[in-house]
Amino acid sequence: MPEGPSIVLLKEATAKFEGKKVIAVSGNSKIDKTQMLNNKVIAFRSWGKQLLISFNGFSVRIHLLMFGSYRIDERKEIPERLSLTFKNGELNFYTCSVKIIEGNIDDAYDFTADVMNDNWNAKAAKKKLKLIPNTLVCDVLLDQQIFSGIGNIIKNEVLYRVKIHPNSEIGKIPSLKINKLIKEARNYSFEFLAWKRDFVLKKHWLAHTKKVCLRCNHPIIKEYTGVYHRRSFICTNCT
DNA sequence: TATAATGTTTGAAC
DNA sequence: AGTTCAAACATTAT
Repeated sequence: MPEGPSIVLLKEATAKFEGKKVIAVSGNSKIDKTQMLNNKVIAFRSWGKQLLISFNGFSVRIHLLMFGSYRIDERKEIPERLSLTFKNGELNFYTCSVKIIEGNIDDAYDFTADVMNDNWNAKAAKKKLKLIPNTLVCDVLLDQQIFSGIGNIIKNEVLYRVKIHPNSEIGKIPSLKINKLIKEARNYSFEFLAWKRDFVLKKHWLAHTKKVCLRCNHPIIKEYTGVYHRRSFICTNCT
């Protein structure tokens, strides 16, 4: 369940552990877990689809990939990949990627590339697009260095809303439409967040998994597009 | 029950 | 040597 907005919700859920000391660590992750023990979490942050747990001098990066999950103050049947116990509860992660990032997190990550971040920089995104005119828009939206946090659902919903075909080359899209695309990438991500928070995300999908266009009633076709071969949902009439 | 899906990394192949 | 590609990982709903 992990596109950027879902990780924002995860970050919010961990807030009660901020500033708290880890009093036990376990899990089948191969990283060195001892360095977390008896250390305080300085902050939980999100960057795109990643949760960053910052300690003094290093951070733990959690990536849920396609199937990862988490539980707070409860456990699943399957073994924990990483489990952190605090005085006021526990934080458990399953089937995820766990890595240690040494040093200051601000040196390792550009938070202006995260569509969910307060410091999101639309102009910087546009600059990056100028450098890759031959790339398809469907691939560009999934590029985490440009639109960190956007996944396949957001990609499809954004393209449908701004009426751009996923196979359009970036360099062939008019500048004003590119602006609209970049704006909607962030705007829709926040709508996604609000709907996800209220457990009503799916019913607001206009294109993703849909078979008929709500705008013009023509069929929506499914096509695997771009270098990632991810499914796209395209209205055959009004794009 | 077999399949496909909100994702990324790795290393082989070209 | 740089790019491209498929495989690997792993869970769950349909």
